[in-house]
Amino acid sequence: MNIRDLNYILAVSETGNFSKAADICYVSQPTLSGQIKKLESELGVSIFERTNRKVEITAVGEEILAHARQIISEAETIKSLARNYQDPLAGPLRIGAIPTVSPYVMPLILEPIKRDYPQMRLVLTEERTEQLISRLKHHEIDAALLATETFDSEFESTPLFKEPFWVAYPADHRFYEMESVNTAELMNESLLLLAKGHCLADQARSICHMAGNNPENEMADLRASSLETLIQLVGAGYGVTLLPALAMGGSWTSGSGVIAQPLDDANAYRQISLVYRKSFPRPQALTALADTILNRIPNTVEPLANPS
Amino acid sequence: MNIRDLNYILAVSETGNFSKAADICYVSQPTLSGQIKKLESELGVSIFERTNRKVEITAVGEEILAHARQIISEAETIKSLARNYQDPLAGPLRIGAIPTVSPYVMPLILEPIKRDYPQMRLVLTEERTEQLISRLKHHEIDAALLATETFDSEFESTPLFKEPFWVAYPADHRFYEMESVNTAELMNESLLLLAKGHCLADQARSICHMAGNNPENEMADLRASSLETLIQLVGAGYGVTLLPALAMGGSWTSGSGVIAQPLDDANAYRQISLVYRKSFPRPQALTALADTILNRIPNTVEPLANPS
DNA sequence: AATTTACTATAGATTCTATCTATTTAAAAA
DNA sequence: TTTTTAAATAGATAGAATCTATAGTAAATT
Repeated sequence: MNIRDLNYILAVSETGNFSKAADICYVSQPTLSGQIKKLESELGVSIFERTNRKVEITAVGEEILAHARQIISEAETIKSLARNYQDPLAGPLRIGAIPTVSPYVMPLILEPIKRDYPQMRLVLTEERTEQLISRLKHHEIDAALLATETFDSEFESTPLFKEPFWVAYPADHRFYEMESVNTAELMNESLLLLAKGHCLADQARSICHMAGNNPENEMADLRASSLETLIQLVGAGYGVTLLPALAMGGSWTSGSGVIAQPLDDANAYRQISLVYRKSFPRPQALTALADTILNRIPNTVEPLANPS
Repeated sequence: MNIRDLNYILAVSETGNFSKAADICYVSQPTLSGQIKKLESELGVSIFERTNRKVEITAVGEEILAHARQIISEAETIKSLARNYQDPLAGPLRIGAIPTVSPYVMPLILEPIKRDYPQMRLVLTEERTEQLISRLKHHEIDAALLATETFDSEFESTPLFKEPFWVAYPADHRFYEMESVNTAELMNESLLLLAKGHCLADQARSICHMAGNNPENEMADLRASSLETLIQLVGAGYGVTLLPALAMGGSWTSGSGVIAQPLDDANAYRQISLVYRKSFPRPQALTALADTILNRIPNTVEPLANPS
């Protein structure tokens, strides 16, 4: 059986005439006759009673046709459904981002994406690196904004930008008097970190250790679950912390009693990449996303590619 | 698009593996890969995300598959539906018969048909010749038992038997004394006829006229609408009538005060045929019907063919 | 690090099959 | 009878689906 053949019998039933049906189907009359005959012998029943003067559908033919109509309509549905998805930018694009990136990057791009790619529908999730990678593997998201290298060969990643770390301290801190703060200065400071599982915590710690430092108080009990909390803790005098550059745009930056300045160390940065399955079938959508991010990030970070 | 291709993607989605899917579909793996690729490019979307290690269905793929399942199931329905009809004897066979044949032939064959062809389903109607022919033309019935020749080239007919006419008269009628009654004797008798439209009425009249007779009282006001009524009228002394041989089996034959005997005239018969459209696609079913009739008719009628 | 395993994709040959044009057949209309 | 109308048939051709053989690729195993 064959959807085309079903269309043939539908045309015949509508015209009551093989020749006209053939015209409608854009085939010759012998072709249509032959195919219907073939279908009939395949099914073992006659669908039409033919006379030279007219064609009448049989009882089985009528029943077959009822189902044929269903099939034809379902097939049309599939086609139109595919047409809607045909634009590789169209359809849902499920993006995950880590919590120290998401609140600073997403606000930058949501508007421009909506304007430039109205057919694209972003579905956002915010989770830590580990979960995001697992979700990527299980096809629960299509791409992730991560600050870590991924060595999984199933994935590919597009580096987006280098994001320098800034040091944040209370207004009454000794750093306030200093023109620049380098990693060595972090020695003996109480370094406040995010909760376990946040890659930012590991990165901040490793930056401190870079210069051979071993900050006095990694205050395990005070580990925050968000940057916002972290800043509150800094303002309350519990210690200093390292913040990613993009977090500088937050509302806390003025009048919170917390001061921030770039760390004076060329290596004190993290790299943000867009990670996705090699096999993801709509790379164009990801390119559009990456381009938008690259076009919108402020000059406090260093882009790693030119938007195409 | 193609139902076969839809089966391919269904198999892949179920096995998560092109090679296994190919086995299930009894084709080689490259064939299946190629056809799915073709389908994808035809639809303009990818249905699967392929990796060397596993195959995952895409979002569109999932939607397409939902409709594909419908299509596949409808196609199966068509096939099984056709299988049920495949036996040319199976399925409804719609038979019409004229009122002067139906009540005498149908009781003879219903049981044997049910026994010998259990898959056959007879649908009976009883109407006059004209209506039956119209119904035949309009595909409302498939065949008709008629007592008239049909010259419509759309139809074909199988002669079944010659049915002699008997003459019926009251027990106190002069015919009762006679050894035989011929058509000439009908002269000057009151001949009772069926209502207009019944071919039997015309036939009875034409038999009387054959011998140059012109019966005195064709009692227009008393024309009966059934043979049963006609017999009542004869019994009540309103006249005589001609009855077809098969009607002799009726319950009236004993103790109703009506006597019947064969008309002594070799030409006083009517011919009963099975009439059907030349294009009717299940002639076997009609042959089965005709055979059963020929096997069951009593020897008061003369069969016109040997049952095959 | 090298080999094996388990997949899918690609290439080229072959077999089917749908299609075409031209013609035949058959019945109805003129 | 001839003409018209419509389906069936025949034979050729182009296009698709299929096959086998092989390449390519990543993961698992040695």
